[in-house]
Amino acid sequence: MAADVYDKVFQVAKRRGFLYPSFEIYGGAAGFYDYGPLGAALKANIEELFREFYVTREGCAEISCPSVTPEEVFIASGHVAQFTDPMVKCSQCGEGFRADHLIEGAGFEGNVDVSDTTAMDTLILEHKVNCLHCGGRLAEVYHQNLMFGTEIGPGTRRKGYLRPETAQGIFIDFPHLYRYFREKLPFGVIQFGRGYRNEISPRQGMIRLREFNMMEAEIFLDPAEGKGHPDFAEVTGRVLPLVPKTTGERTEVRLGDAVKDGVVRNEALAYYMALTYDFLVSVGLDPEKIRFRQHLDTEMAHYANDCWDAEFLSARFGWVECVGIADRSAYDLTSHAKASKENMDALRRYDEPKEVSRTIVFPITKVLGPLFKGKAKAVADALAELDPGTVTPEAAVTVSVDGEHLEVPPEGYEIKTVNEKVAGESFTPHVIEPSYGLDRILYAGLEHAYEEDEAVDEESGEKEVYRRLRLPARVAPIKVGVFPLISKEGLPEYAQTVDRRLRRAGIPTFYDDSGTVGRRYARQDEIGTPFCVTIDFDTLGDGEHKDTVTVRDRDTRRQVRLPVNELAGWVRAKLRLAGKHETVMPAIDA
RNA sequence: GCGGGCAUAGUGAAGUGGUAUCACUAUGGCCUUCCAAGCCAUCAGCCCGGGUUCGAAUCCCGGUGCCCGCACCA
Repeated sequence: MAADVYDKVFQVAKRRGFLYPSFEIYGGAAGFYDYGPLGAALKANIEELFREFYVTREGCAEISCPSVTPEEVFIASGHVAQFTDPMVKCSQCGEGFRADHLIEGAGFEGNVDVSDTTAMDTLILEHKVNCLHCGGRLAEVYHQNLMFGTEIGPGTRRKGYLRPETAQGIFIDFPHLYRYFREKLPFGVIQFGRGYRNEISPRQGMIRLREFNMMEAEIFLDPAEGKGHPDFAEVTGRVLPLVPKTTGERTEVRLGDAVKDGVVRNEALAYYMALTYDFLVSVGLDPEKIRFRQHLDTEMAHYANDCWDAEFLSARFGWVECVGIADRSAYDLTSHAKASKENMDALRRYDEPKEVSRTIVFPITKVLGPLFKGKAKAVADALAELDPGTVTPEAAVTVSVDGEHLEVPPEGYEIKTVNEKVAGESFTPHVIEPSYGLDRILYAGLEHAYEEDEAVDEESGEKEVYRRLRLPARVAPIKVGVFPLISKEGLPEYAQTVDRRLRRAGIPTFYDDSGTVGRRYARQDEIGTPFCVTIDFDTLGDGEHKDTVTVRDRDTRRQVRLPVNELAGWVRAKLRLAGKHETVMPAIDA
C-alpha cells in the first residue's frame, strides 16, 4: 500500500487539524468531513479571496439563502424529475443498472420517460430485458433521487429538500436583485453555502462529498447584447489550456481566438474562465495542473447549453472538476416564471419610450358583468387575449372559459386602436454560472502545495521526511510563527509581546517556545505558515540589532532582519501581494 | 448495491490463545545562541456486537468503517 500524495496530504491534514472524518467516534460516515481549526481558517481565506475576485473586483452582490428548500422550487428547476436515476436491480445477483440505459440498449426507439417507473417496468417486460450480468429476472424500477428529502414544519406538512446547488436561491430572488441593481443588466450575484447530494457511493474522500461547500456566481445578462463582458478586451490575449468537446485534445489558444472561432461559445464564458484560472492560481493550484474541459453534449446538466469545467490534476484521482462555468441560458428564470406565475423578466429600455399604436379587443365590462355574473372577469380576460385580426367586428364572438364555450354579443366588446408609450421590451435574462466546489479547490490547494524531502540527520544518519505546504501566504491559515530563539533570559517575554502586536495588527500568528527552533520551523512549514519570526539576544541587546527580529521565509529558508516596529507592515505588504502565483512566495532578501 | 483486502495510542508499525510492545508525535521539566540534537518524566490503544475457551488483539459468526475493482457520479 504505497502511500500516494493523497494519503500523505490527508495524513498531515488530519494530524495537524485541517480535516477530520466526521462522526468518527461513532464509526464515521462516508462523504462527510469536518474542517478543523486550520482547515476552517484556510476555507475562510479561500472564501475571502473569492469575495475579492467576485464582489470587490467584479462588482457582484453577495446573498445568502436557506439550504432547506420547499419542493416546488426543485420541481420547477427540474431537479425532482431529473436529479434522479431510475435504477433497477437484478433479483438474483443484486447487480444494479440504470433502467433507462437498459431499455435503450434493448432496442427501444424513442424517449424513455424516466419519471414513470411502471412504464419502464412494462418496457423491460416487453423487450425481455434481463440482467446483463447473470441473466436473472429484474426487479421493479425505482427512483434513486440524489437529493436529501425532509419535511418543513411538524408532521409532513410540506415536503422539502436540502438544496443540491445554491443557485436556485439566487434565481428565485431575481426580481428583488434586479431592483437592487436598479433594473440594469448585466449584474452578478454570488452565494457561499452548503449543498447536499445523497451520493450512492462517495468513495473518493474529499472529492465526492454528500455535504459540500460551494461558491457560486450567477451573472445575469441580456442575450441580445451577445453575452459579452465589459472587460473582455483585457483577456483576449490570455492563453488557457482548453480541451474542446470537438477534439477532446488539449490545445492552447488565445481566448480572443477561441471565442472568434466558436470554440468557446461567448465572451462572458471566456472571461470567467480567465478569472477562474487566476483565482485557482491565487489559491495555490499549480498552473501546470489546471485545464478547462468542455462538457460533451451528453454529459451536460439538464439546465446548461454549454459548460466548461476547470479541472485540476490530482496525483490520485487524475483530472478532477473543481469549477463548472456553464451557460444556463434562460432555463432557470423561465422555469421559475412558469411555475410560480411571477414575472422574472427584465426590461430592455429604449432610449426614448416609443409611441406604439395597437389594435386591441377591449372588453366592455359593464355589459359583461350582468351577462356573465361570476364568470365576467374570466370572459373579459379571454376577450383581451384574442387576436383582433381574428374577430369579425359587429358580430358575436365565442370565448372559451374553463373549457366552457361562451358566446359574447357584439355590445360586450369593442375593437379599438390605442396609443401606448412603451418603455422597452421585456425579455428573460440569460445566466452565466461560474460554480466553484470549495472543498475540491481546498483539497487541490493542499495537494499542489504539498512537498516533502528526505532529510538525513547528520548525527544519527537516520532518514526523516520533511514536509512542507507551500501555500500562498494569502490563504495560509497562520501567517507568522513567533519564536524566542531559546527559552530564557527574557526572550520568551519579548517574543510574546511581538506575537501580541502582530495579532493586534490583524495577523494570525502562532507562538511557540518548545523544543529547538528547528523543530518549531518544521512544525510551521508543515502547516504552510509562510513566515517565522525569531527573537534572539541581539534583539534585546544594545547593538545595531536592538529591537530587530529575523524573519525567515518558508520556501527559501532565507532570513532578513527587520526592526520590530516595521514587522506588521512588512507582513501585511507581503500578504497584499499575494494575488498572483509569481508574487505570493517572494524570496526574502538575504 | 456486488466482489476482494484491511481495521492495535494522535501517526506508523510489532504482537499465531496466557501481564499489549516499539518508534515518532504530544505534554511537563532539564539542556539548548537559527532549521525536526540530547536527557528525565508523563498522557494515550486492540473498530463494534455475539460465540468458542479457564483465558481472545489473536480462532469463529455477524455488523460498521476504510481501501481496491465493478456499477453510479447534473
